[in-house]
Amino acid sequence: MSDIDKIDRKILAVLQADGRIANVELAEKVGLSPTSIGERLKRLQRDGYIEGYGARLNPQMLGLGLLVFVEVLLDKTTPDVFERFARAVRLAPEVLECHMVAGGFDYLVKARVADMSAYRRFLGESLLALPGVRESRTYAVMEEVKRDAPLPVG
Amino acid sequence: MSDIDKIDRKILAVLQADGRIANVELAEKVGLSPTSIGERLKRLQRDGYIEGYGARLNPQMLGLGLLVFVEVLLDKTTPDVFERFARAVRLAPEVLECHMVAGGFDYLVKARVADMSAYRRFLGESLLALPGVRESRTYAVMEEVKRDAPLPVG
DNA sequence: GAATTTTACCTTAGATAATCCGGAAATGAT
DNA sequence: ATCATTTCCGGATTATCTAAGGTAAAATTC
Repeated sequence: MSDIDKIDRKILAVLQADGRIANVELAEKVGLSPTSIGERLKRLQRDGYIEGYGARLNPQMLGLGLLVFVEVLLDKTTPDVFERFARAVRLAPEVLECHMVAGGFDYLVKARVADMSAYRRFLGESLLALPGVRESRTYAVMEEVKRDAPLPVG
Repeated sequence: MSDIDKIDRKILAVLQADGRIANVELAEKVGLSPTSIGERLKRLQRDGYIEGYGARLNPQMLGLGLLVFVEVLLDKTTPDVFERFARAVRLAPEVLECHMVAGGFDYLVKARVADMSAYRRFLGESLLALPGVRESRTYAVMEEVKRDAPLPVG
């Protein structure tokens, strides 16, 4: 599975916490020269361990104060519904995540909007407007207990 | 609410897509000098729009091939259950997100584990072992249609 | 088991980028 | 219109990245 050693894991852990850290500083933290770090970084990126880097923004500050999860059931008699639903969801900017799940429903959608009225609009005009959507259950988040934790690499 | 202008939004959009971009390159993209970009960045960070930077890792490559969502119901007769549950969840490395929701259940947990047997262990030893957990429903993800989309800043 | 290749690492030096400072231009308020 | 504030830029300094060359250890081959 993984041919990465302890140093690689340390690098990944540090980079998850601070993706913009300078190479020299990262080198100090893991006890290697900046050059070696650079080579390891390039390898980790080439082999697909690191997919990219991103800024973590504060949703509240950007007027996206409401986080919602929506369970969606599709009408499986219509053909193409899954593909069409997936395509539409990828285009909707409010949708941060969408997963096809095994269990009582078909898709679990995670979306961020400004407030409840914005959500009503999104639900009616984006989600339920799609053909083949048979049922939906909305769960509004009251408190985010844990948000976007780093992957355990240790 | 937001006193950030179009240039700030552009900066945030670019940084979400590539958090490790060089300042000079970012400056070219938004049509400003690197010095000004630096000042804006510092302000965006100080005011809390940018909470940090992180590397995006590939869960599969790290042996975390299974993504699950768990709906958890708590026994509200026991005191402190919410606080204790929240504390435990924050400490569990498998749990990437946990939200208290309004609706048919109390908490929605998002977790990544190696496989089903690892999940069984996590569910039994970490989640259900907590006092006050009355019921849980697990939904295993079969396909990740949309993953970690950037926040709409436009 | 010895020779060879490969790999990982370090140091150095030259290129590149970030930061600090002073001043100019734009913006806004009185 | 004037003053104050903010935003921006250019140049100098400092820090960082990157590429080249060299060494040692490990893996591979014979």
